[in-house]
Amino acid sequence: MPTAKKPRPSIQDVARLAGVSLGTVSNVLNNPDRVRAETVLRVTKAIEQLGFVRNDAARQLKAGRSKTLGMVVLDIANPFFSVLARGAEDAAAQEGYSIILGNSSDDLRRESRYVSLFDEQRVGGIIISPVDAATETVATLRARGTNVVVVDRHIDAAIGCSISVDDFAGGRLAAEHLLSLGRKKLLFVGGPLDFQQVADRLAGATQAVKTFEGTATIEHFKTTALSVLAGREVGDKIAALPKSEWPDAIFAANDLLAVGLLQAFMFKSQVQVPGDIAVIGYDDIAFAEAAIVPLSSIRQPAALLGSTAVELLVEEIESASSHKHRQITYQPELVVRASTSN
Amino acid sequence: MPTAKKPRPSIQDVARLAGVSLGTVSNVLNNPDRVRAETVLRVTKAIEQLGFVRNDAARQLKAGRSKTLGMVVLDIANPFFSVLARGAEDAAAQEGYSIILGNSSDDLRRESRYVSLFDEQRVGGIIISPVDAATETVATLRARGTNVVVVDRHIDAAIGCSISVDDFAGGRLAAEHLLSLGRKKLLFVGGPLDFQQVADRLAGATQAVKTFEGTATIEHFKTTALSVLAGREVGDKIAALPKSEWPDAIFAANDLLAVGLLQAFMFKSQVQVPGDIAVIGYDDIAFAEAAIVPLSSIRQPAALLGSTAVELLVEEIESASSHKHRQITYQPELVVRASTSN
DNA sequence: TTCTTGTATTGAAACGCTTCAATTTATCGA
DNA sequence: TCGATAAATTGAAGCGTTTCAATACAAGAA
Repeated sequence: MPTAKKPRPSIQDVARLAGVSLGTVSNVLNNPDRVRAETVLRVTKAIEQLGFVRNDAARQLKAGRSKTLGMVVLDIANPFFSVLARGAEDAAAQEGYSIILGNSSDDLRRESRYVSLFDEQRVGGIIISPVDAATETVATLRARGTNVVVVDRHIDAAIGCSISVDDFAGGRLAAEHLLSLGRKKLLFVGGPLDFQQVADRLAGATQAVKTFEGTATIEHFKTTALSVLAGREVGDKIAALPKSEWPDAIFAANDLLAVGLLQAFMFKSQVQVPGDIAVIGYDDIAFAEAAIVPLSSIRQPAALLGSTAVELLVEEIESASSHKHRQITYQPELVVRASTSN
Repeated sequence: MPTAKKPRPSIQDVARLAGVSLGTVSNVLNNPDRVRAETVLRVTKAIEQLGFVRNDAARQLKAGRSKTLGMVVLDIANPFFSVLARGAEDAAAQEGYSIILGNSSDDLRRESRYVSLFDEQRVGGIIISPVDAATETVATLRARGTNVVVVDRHIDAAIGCSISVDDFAGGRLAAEHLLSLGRKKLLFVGGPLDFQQVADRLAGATQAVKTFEGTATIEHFKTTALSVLAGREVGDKIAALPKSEWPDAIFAANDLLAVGLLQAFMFKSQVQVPGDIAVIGYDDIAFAEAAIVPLSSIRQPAALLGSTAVELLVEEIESASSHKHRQITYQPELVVRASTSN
């Protein structure tokens, strides 16, 4: 159990030292224009002398509002999400808000925990990059009066705001690009399919293959994670197959998987990329370009996703009566590099 | 200005609906063993029915403690820090705490802002990966009664706890490795030197060169940031020099710089790595191995830094009277890959 | 039935701050 | 100097919850 600490100076201590009322100290903190300069000085000196830091719990309890936004991301170690968080934070600072981050690590329990923590803290609003379908979470939060925006996943605009990228189009783009190289035997690497993003990317790629005027196939190699390690494992398995069974192109559900595949192929086996197998990832994280084989990728505008989420959330907070929920979808972009060149 | 929202149900509403006192609802939330099962059920139903979420500001104001820890990192988009944050978070969860993250983006003002925000929120404690010398910040926080641990930088144990890696040793290791390859014309790329980590890495490398039994030199190319972009810019400048002026080895202050250098050399010029110039980075981020030339690096145990910081902080919080400040320093490790092979 | 003891519940007080109507002070014009 | 007005300050009330001493209730023993 935490041991007792000496009590911190309160606004009352400041008032006493400065010889003014509680209300005047509060005015110095919140409405200094209403206070004579001489009084401001006196109070400010008392604050410094005492090392007073106001208690936000008390402020918030009385004032009933917060300039802090909570954000829950799936995996802070994935550059896609850290760039997204950076974008959000810069936009929040512009609007006079601060973002505090929680990391769910793809774990529904942790996500739930952060969502509850932020709700108890009565943050101004919550931005969620959800582990799974967020419909129920969002509906519950909104019913409770909590502002919420979903990012990197679309939900019905009747329920709440969301910002995402058209992953179906992204998957199609990736597959079309591979087909345009003359590749016929495509493999999609990614999972779990509970992740709507993954399912959409696969669906888009599958459609491209189906509508391709020529013969081509696409298989699916499921993974339990979207990590470098998972990619490496898949790469090892593929490399261990007879060459005649290799795919001639791999569409990885994200860049981390693709990087892992590259590692397995280039370091531990004789698979040539793109000679034997072309590889394309998804996200276009900062390190895709500097990969051992510069990685082609489908670019998602991560920073823009983050900043747009903040803009929508702030609008919802500050203009609740006129705010209309929106589902914003950005288009992904093909970025071609060595891993899929001919 | 935020518009008024319908008031959220309070503990009083729950009490009224369940036909019990405020104190009983509080007991159901906090000490359910003190309440008859039948009463617990009644109250729990009322809570669900009303969608009650207690107000943490009120709880904290009265109870005076928090199970939340604040953490301020330098750059969430740098995998070193995101792995460090992940390590911290896992350790915190083990101890029954939650970590909320703030990102200073190498900006003193932002750091200060998050520190103040967390202090106002009366978090249990603050972990800081500081922008610059944290001595004053830590002393101020501790004088105010705020628990604090510094990570990735050492401060005097008389002031507070810190966890870091011996960057001087790391710098020496890197330079010794380069010298052992027969490289004679070393270049250190990194800055600003306000960053003690950078200064220590340079100092260690400089010492290795000085004590080398043979002729070798080390120059310093200052950068204003530790980013891929900054590394690219330096790489371009070096590549534009006459070949006779190229260094034969580069020690980059971190892996992001090294990745940028690799990009400039391999994509845009004729510099061969390691043939013309060997390149070693620092941090051993997850992508170092998958870089276009697998990058040698000095490994810092990022996750361990994070988890140790939490352990020290929790100890300081929960055992304040017996807690002794410590300065824990981990030893870095050389990881050799293709970028410095012979 | 009464008394004792253990269990369950109650409700007043207070955490630290903001807010705003009431009061005080200062300034200006007649 | 007096009256009116504007500026500055005051201080009571209350935000939502926890805490714990007081009270009520239940069960068992004499």
